[in-house]
Amino acid sequence: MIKVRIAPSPTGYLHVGTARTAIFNWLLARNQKGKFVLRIEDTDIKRSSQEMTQSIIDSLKWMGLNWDEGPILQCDRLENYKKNAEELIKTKLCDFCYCTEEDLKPRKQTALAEKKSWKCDRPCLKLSPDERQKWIARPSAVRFFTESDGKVSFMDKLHGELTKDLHDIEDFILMKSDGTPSYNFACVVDDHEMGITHILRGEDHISNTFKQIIIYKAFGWEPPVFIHVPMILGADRSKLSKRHGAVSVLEYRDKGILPETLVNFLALLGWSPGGDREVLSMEELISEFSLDKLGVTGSIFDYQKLEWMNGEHINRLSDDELLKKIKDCIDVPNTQHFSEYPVSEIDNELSKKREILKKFISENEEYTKKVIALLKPRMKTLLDMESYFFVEPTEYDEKGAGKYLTQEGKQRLELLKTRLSELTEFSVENIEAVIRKIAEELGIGAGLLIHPLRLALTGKTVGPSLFHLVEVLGKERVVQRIEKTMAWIK
RNA sequence: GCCCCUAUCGUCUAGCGGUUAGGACACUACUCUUUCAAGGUAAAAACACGGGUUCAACUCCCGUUGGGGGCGCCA
Repeated sequence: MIKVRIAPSPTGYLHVGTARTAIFNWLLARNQKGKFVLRIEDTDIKRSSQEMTQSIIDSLKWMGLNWDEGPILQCDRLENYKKNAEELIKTKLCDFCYCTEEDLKPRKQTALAEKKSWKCDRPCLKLSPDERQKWIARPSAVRFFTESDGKVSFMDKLHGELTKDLHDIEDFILMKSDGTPSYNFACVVDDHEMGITHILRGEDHISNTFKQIIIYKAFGWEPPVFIHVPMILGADRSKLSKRHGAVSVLEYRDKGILPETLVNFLALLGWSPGGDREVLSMEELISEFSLDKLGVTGSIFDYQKLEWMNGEHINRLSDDELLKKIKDCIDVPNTQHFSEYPVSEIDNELSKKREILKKFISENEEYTKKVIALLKPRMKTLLDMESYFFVEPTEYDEKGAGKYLTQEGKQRLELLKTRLSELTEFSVENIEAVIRKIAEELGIGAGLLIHPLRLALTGKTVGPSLFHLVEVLGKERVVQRIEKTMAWIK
């Protein structure tokens, strides 16, 4: 049985790159009926936080990536790494290193100045027993000594056999002097002890993998299968980062992206089921997923396509499901938790809209459902709900008002108001019939009634079908808004 | 600087020796229409370059160039 894992570090919010790696691992596990493990790599004590661990867990849950084991915290396993390191020291392949950062720095710089690749000159190895005694009180790290001859290699499922000269690999740290393991060491110990069979991760880890293979060998352990997937890139083709825009999963949630959209979209970055299919449900992704359909080149994160795909997923939802998703989205704690990001105007606007919707939807669920049915085909995000459905328009589109909200327009609005309020059954058919009838009586095009009416009701010149709009808003709101507009015209 | 990975429309990709190189996003027309979307139809748009291998290369091999990543007691 295969067993995979996602091993995020709680030093920040879940990055879409990490999320995509999680998705691949999860899909592989679910497709193969294997196990998916969540391991939190919190060994960088200074930069890790419990808050971030929680937000990563929230993100994974939101995306629907459930795990079978974990969350396992590496900091709970410190003794274990220590024990393994001690075992390895006996083999003489690694040993205590008493060098401090200040000791190392000048030596490293000299090597670099001579255009040599840096390699520790291992002074601690040459310590006499007396000298060693002197240093022993000093916090020590455990350093692995890489051979200078030979090669390391491993099979990567995507790239084939990858090889590197041992000469090009520097001596690296296994245990840091604060007692925590280094990434490479903890990773190997955990993956081995947890019985991980496939390591699928970003290709920025390829150079780490060589070191990890060395550790596997030192222990005499069998390495798992490696799959290094390409990176997600920003528009300028560099590694996707904050300066490219939103990189946190939670930001997409807060913007009104559906979890199934994000999973679908991310899965398609570097993977394809083959053929023309693009919009896939979680179930379809699981059944279609396979390692040999993974690509090898980096891909740019295209927000426009994500929005399009979100619209597709929204339209596949029933009105009831959509209402629930919108409620979920509104209930989410506000974007303020992104204290590390400057709150942009857009974020502020979204917050405001969220507040309006929150208050309104809970009080008018049936009405909201009608709004949703009308808006669904044009929604790109869950927050794409024009606020005029919920609050009266406070201003009118300048150009449109100049054209339609004239004295003549006022007379027409008056007529519309009277005739619409006379309707006993306020249905699309009746509304359309009345408006067309008035147009006929006045001998004008229906547009000359429709445009001012839309302006009066929404303040805008664009929007969904006017007759449907009138029906959804209901007689009371329609009459009231027409009156308000007539007063505005003076 | 050293090492590693990589190369199909602007973007995501299909292709797995013989194709009019297909789809999607975006863009542009047209259509539908009360407007804006959506939908429909159409247009435009790519195999980085140079050598091989082969009857035949986008497909295989080698270089060049371009792009990305890594070189921490970060993960």
